[in-house]
Amino acid sequence: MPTLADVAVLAGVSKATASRALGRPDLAAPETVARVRAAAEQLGFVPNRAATQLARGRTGVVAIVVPTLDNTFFTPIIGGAQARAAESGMQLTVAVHSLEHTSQLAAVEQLAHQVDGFLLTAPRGSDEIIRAAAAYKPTVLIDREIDGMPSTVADTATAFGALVGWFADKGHERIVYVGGPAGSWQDRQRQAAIRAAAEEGGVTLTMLGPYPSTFASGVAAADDVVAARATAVVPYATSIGLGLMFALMRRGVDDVVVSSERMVVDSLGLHDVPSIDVDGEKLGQVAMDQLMTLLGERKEAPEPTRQRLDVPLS
Amino acid sequence: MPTLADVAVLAGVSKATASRALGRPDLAAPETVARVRAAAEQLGFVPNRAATQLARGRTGVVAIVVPTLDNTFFTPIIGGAQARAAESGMQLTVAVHSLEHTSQLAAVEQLAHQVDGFLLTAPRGSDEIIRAAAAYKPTVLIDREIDGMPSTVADTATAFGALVGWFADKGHERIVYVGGPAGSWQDRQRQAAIRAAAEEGGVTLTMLGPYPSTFASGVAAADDVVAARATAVVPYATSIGLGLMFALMRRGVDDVVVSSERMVVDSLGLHDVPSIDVDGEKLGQVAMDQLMTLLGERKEAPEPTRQRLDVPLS
DNA sequence: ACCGGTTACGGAACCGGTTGCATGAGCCTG
DNA sequence: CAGGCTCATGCAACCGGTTCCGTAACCGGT
Repeated sequence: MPTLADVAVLAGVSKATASRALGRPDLAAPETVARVRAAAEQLGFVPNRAATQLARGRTGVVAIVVPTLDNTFFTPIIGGAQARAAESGMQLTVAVHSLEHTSQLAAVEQLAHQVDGFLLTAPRGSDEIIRAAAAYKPTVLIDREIDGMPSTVADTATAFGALVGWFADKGHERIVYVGGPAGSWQDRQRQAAIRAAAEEGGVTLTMLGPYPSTFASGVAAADDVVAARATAVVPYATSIGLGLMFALMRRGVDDVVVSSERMVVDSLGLHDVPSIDVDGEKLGQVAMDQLMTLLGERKEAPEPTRQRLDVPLS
Repeated sequence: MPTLADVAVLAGVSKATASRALGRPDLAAPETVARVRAAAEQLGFVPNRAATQLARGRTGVVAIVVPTLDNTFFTPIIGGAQARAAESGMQLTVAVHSLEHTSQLAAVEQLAHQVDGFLLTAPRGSDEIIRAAAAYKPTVLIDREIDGMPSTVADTATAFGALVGWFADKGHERIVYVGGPAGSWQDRQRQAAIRAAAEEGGVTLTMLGPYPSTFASGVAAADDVVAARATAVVPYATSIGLGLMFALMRRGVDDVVVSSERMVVDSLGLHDVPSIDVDGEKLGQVAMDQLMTLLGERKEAPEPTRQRLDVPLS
């Protein structure tokens, strides 16, 4: 494993110069930079991460905290964040915490000393816990907003409202919303948007739930959907909708429209079924970009920015 | 941020002694150990990871390389591995690579200098590429076996064979296997096991595919399943099976049994539908254990061990 | 020709732990 | 009671970069 010292010797300069030539080329003579680079190339030099971290006082690692990996909502987010992190030469570590509050804080505390910042997805949990966790290092919230904290959210509430409006326009009179997990921030936003849209559209709204975001939840909700004599359903998550469609079909009900995702709608060849598509990857990317800005500038009081991503309805 | 030096001063000992008291208590006097620990506790001392890494020449990080995060097969594996890594005070970084060979090797190369070892899930790719990647650092293969390399696999092939046997016993005469992605190692194993079981059970077997592991694949395969006049189907993945069940139900076919997972079977309240359940979490745990052994012992020629996890049929 | 100002570079301290080696105290054995 | 041994501990080097500071060369201007 060649070290910087080796490179320096080969290039005929000191460690200091070699370091500058590689890391801050503007501080060295162009000719020297070229020579050092050539030497590094020739030796296959790769800077030792630990040494760099130690010297600079930064770890070059950011963590993304997610409640679970089993939910396909989070995985694209991780993917997007990972891609952006890699572009900046940063590593991303994934920390999974159960949904218990204490565990979430514990996860953050344990990692706090080993990372430069956090991407925090905290669908539930109280604001206080999240603030406490974020006090350790620069943190960007994902898919949730809290006063004074930078965040990146998919504006699904608006999309859900539009969805209800769409159904109303199509003449549906009884609509059901199958709600998400208890305490979910997004669920609260969506409920509010849906209620408003239902009122405006003059449709009868039935709220079900709370339900966890699983296929089984959809199956379980089928009875209530039928009982409500609804003709259109807006499920909190794709998995719920899938289970619901499945259960309805199984009992021969075929006149209820369940909104879903583009991909599902297409692969099933459904007609007149609206879909909502959250671009999870982009969510992760944007959040990571925010964090990078935070880390790069290191303002004492970084302006908390709120990013809202449009969620297309189709 | 308190450092080891601070702890040492407070405990009235030297840095060296403090380090030993904390890291290798057997080398210090019990009374000293107690005093140092108390001091560390009081100061809230957390060792600087970078410094430790630099001094020891190890990074304390292992990477798990997966092709994608969108597939729910991989995520529990990551969870299991992460849990085990954390227990040993190691960090886990997740690297996503597309399925192209070059990209896989590139991902490993880039990370090689920053981690102590690899957990490699390489469902496709050639043996050579994988060997080349594994040459960089100790590596444990997941869900695939290659001569001379340590690996942890779920023995689904055996389970799939048993499944076909089960169907044969139940009197099914025409069975369809909906195959997985092209080039998949597991798919090859399963095909072989299924063929053998079909022959032994005297049933007619139709092999479909290759198909990617998606809901849409299942929907797409429905026509061929019907055409084969099969009464039982064994899909490569749960998602494929779900899509297939959906499509079949939609066209009113209700006399075809599609094997699935326990959870799906239960939530749908199906009867006489067999299921296969891979414990992904355990897969990740066992693989990580193997890697830890490899890293801990550092034998020059570590015995390549092959772990096969039983996959229950129910 | 002299001077203030820039530019390029080397020396050395430093980040925060770990560990080989030396020292000295205390104990056992003969 | 001396010699040898073990045990606990401190000193200092070291891991591999980064960066402050000092110096020497070189610039143009007066």
